[in-house]
Amino acid sequence: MEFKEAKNKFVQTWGALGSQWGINKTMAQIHALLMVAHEPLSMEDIMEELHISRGNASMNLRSLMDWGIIYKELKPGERREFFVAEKDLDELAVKVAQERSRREIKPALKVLKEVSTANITNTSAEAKQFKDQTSKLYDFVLKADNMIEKVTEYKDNWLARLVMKVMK
Amino acid sequence: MEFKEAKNKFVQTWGALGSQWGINKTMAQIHALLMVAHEPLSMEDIMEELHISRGNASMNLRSLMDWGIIYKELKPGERREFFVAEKDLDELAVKVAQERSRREIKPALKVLKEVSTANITNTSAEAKQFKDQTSKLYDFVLKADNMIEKVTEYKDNWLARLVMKVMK
DNA sequence: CTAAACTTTCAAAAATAATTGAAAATAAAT
DNA sequence: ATTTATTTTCAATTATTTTTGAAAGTTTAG
Repeated sequence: MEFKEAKNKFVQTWGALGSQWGINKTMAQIHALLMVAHEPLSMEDIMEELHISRGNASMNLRSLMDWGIIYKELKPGERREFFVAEKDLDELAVKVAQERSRREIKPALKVLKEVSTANITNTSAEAKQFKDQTSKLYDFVLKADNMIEKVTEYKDNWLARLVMKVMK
Repeated sequence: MEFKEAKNKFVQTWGALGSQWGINKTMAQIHALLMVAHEPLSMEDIMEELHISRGNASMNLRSLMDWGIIYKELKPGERREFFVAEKDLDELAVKVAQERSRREIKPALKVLKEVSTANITNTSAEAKQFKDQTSKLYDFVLKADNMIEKVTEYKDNWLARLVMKVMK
């Protein structure tokens, strides 16, 4: 397999994976490209390599920066902006976990708390089961979210440490 | 908040969450509905409660069964089929983790192995960095996937156990 | 200050994914 | 064997998401 072919396969696969996890394909592809790049890429570079429009590149680069998993890099004497990806995988996983917690899990927890503690007058078995199950769900998700917080505090090498603990 | 309102809020929220994680909205909503139902629901019940078509209900019920997180239940003397959700949250999480591993992580690992070990003639710094980073990614994802396998073997109360380990 | 280089925005278009509904299939009852 | 109840399939439609591209916005240089 030639380099270009391998790189393309990697970028495509990463993009498809992203889609399945609710991340738009182009965003995941740009991320893939930057992860394996050995030097900062300009927007122009990215547009060219992925055959995408300027607007698309701009918007997805911003999203990736909002996730905190790519950075702008300014080259002295250069007018345009360059981008690099966080290449440390522990750090990447921590960032993704923290963002998903903040954007999705925390708001879901809020709703779960609301509905599970709502003062429901209805005394049917159905209403009882609802309260019971949503309470359990709240506890479960809260526990999982706390674990994410705890685990991602380590920053360095958290996965390896966790594997150790689990294996022993 | 009244029961119907609370239930609706829960179902809607679960559906939106599903979307963000790459699961179609209706599928997540059906799952939510069955999770808090105190008795098995027929397809008719589900169609009515969610205002969806028969075809949509049928297809998404099948998907949920393929994931192994809802079951068919036959009532004696009843012609039509009823459905119940796995209500044990540990079991639910294990099933979801195992399916995602099987469907998405394992195939991704295969590609990562391929591209990271490809016999690339190109000796540029770029090609070198590509091999290096994809190898690291392969190791990382493999480790994470192994952890999922290990953790989900417990079946019972795996999250609580993991939390214990992490906290201590 | 003005032009040139570059980036962002956003309405419209295109692509993708989800949903419908009716016909076909299946299974049970008479 | 035929009718009736129920589920599945899938082509067509509808809804949602993504992408484009040109105009507006910014920033640096001269």
